[in-house]
Amino acid sequence: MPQLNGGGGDDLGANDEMISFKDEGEQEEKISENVSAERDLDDVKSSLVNESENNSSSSDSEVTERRPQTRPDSESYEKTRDYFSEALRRQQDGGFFKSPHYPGYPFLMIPDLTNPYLSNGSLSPSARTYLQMKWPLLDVPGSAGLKDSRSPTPGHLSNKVPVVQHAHHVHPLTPLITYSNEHFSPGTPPSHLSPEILDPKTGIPRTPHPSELSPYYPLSPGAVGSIAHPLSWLMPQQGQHMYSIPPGGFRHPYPALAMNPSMSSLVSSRFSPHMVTPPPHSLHQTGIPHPAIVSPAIKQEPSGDISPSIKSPVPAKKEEDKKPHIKKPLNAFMLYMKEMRAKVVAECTLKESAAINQILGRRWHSLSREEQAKYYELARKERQLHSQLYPGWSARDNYGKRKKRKRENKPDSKPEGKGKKQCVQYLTSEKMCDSPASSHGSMLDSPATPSAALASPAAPAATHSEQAQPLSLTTKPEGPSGQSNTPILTRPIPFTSLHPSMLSPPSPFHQALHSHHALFQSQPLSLVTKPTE
DNA sequence: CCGCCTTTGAAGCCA
DNA sequence: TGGCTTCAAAGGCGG
Repeated sequence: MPQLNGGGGDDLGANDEMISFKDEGEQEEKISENVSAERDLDDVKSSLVNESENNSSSSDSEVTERRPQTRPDSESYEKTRDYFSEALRRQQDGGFFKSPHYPGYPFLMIPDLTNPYLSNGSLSPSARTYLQMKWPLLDVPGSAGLKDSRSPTPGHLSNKVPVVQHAHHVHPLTPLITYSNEHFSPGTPPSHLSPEILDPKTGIPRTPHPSELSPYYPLSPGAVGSIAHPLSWLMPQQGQHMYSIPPGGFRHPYPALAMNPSMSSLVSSRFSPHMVTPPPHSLHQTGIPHPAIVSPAIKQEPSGDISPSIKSPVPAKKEEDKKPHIKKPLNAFMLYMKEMRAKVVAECTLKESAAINQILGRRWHSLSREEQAKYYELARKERQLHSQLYPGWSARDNYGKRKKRKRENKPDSKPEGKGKKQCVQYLTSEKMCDSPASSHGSMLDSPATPSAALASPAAPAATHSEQAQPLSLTTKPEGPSGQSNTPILTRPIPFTSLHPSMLSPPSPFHQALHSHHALFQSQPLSLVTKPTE
């Protein structure tokens, strides 16, 4: 095991890690989490909405704050915020997220939970547990207080967010624990899995919508400890059941750590039924076929299944039979995307991933380093977990699995311009907006991942940005305004320095998330993405 | 129906 | 060691 420090606490090196974010000095970005959160949203919105305008003015104002001045629902907006704040506060007080976000990462390895990484398991995690993540607090048996907080939120959300809630919400953080191994002996799913309902869309059985059940999984510290808390795992959203950890199930090398809220959230989202090795027949206890088995996601990689027999509708290829397709661990940005996608979608009516991803990319850059650091950290942990679970696995294994070749010429070459063209289309204006984000500069420099600090090079992102952002983003360099003083590569700062605050539990991070959430909900943007040149 | 589009990051491969 | 390629998620769209 590469890096598990024995100390469960901060193991994973959180301490030693360094994050290379732009620069410490940049306050602009960090302003305050709240602000940033708002800013983010606003950014996006504004960008989406008034792209045209902002180009000129945006440069400076953005940094500080660009918010739409007039918002129709400003009131609601405010309320929402208050709501969240209040809720958060309570939660915090309640000790909800007391543990650091990455408390040691208890690597909870749940033996049989479906592994997100397995192709079969491909249910989109996101779909499953988003809510949970969002309101992890709620529902906690242990803390009554929490519930209070929760109620407002969800309801709140519900008002405005029409769409979303279901599928896409997955808390990004969740991913970690999900790795499961086929190797692990399958545990039996907890008996208490909640009754399932058929998903309207998919028809796949799913547990009642969070709202119906208690979407929130138990996070209370104490409760958390009980890994088994059924609910936590159960949140399947789209037909995915979350199995609770089988009693005997834990077998991984690491001692099972107590689950803390954050963990639980992590776990929940990624636990997909698949991971849990479904009973031989792949039926849920209820007897309903495991959704995961059918999951659409599979389309990408039809081949491997953990247990071919069970799930794959299509007989697994013989070749792959043995080897389930193990997916790559998600990187920080992917984790972020998973979480935020739903929000963005809710906000704007956009559904196209390409467009949404552009927005997300922008937002990613505008995240404060703390926020990004969290994702980097999570990603790092995921990788670790992944490596532990699949020691022999290599990214190379997946090479060639996808048929698609993708455009060879990425950025520049843009052969006939097709590639770029699209970019433009999706976010024409946004691009403009984008720059702001970059101007925030936050991560342009691309923070090396925290871990990166450890190992990585400084700026992977840099490369990307260059290549990948045809659009406009010339951003990296920063700002026209020059505000971004931040040199492109800033020296990495010790992760530790970030640590305290970043990781702190209730923290900003969560707040930010919540607030974002609230915002989005309150203001749906309808963005017109395709400008149509 | 499959692959592309889009994003960032990680990892692999090749020179 | 650096640059390029592939894959990870995701959902609409086009061929």
